[in-house]
Amino acid sequence: MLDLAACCAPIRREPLDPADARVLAEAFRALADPVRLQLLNLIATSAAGEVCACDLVEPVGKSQPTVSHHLKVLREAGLVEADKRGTWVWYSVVPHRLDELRRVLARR
Amino acid sequence: MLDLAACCAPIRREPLDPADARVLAEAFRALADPVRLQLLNLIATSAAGEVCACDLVEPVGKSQPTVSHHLKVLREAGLVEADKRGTWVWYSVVPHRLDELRRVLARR
DNA sequence: GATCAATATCGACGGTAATCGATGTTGCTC
DNA sequence: GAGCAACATCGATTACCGTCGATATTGATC
Repeated sequence: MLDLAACCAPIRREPLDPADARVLAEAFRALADPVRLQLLNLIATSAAGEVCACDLVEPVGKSQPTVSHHLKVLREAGLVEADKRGTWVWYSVVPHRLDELRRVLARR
Repeated sequence: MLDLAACCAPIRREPLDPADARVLAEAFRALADPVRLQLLNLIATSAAGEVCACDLVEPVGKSQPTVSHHLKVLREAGLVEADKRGTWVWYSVVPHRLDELRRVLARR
């Protein structure tokens, strides 16, 4: 799992070495797809704070394997968490991960 | 040029329609490459607030065409501006573009 | 334990992006 | 205007990514 807290000061404030640039790019790459942004949005704006994966396929208009793939990318980027309860998997956002990305973009 | 201000409320706060998701994803895609993050960092942290393109090739360790390509991507994403002065081109960041991306990631 | 439903994984295909050498373009200088 | 330097574009190559059908896995139910 990529660790942003241990990595990157705001890029408008301090020098960024190549290794940290790779970690950061990997994090932003998770946000660089419209389907993943929609999934993240659906999960983040849900009233319960979590959404069953079964309710994420139809809204984004992609196949079940494709949605599963994108959820995996979001998971590996640390942006969402999966909680398996019986047959269903419930997804929720990891707020501090998005906060860390905000921090990296802060003004100098 | 993609327009974030006219597009996207914070994705943790309001629903995100597919068209806006595409615009947003395009913006984040510009940040999803280590070379571009390094270039953005070099420009943003420069004392003068702008950097000659000629001083951006060596630090990132890529060929001149590759650097030129990445600068174009950053330009088309609205994250940097280019100012041609004689033989040289000076690059500076567009602060409000990065601020808009921060806003999109804000908490609900 | 056989069946069914929800997810994940696999394999393959098509598109896109990163990279670089070669070449084009622009502007300076003598 | 010839030569040179900075930068952009082109063409080709390679690698990666999104997508989906098919299949495997897991867990619930009867």
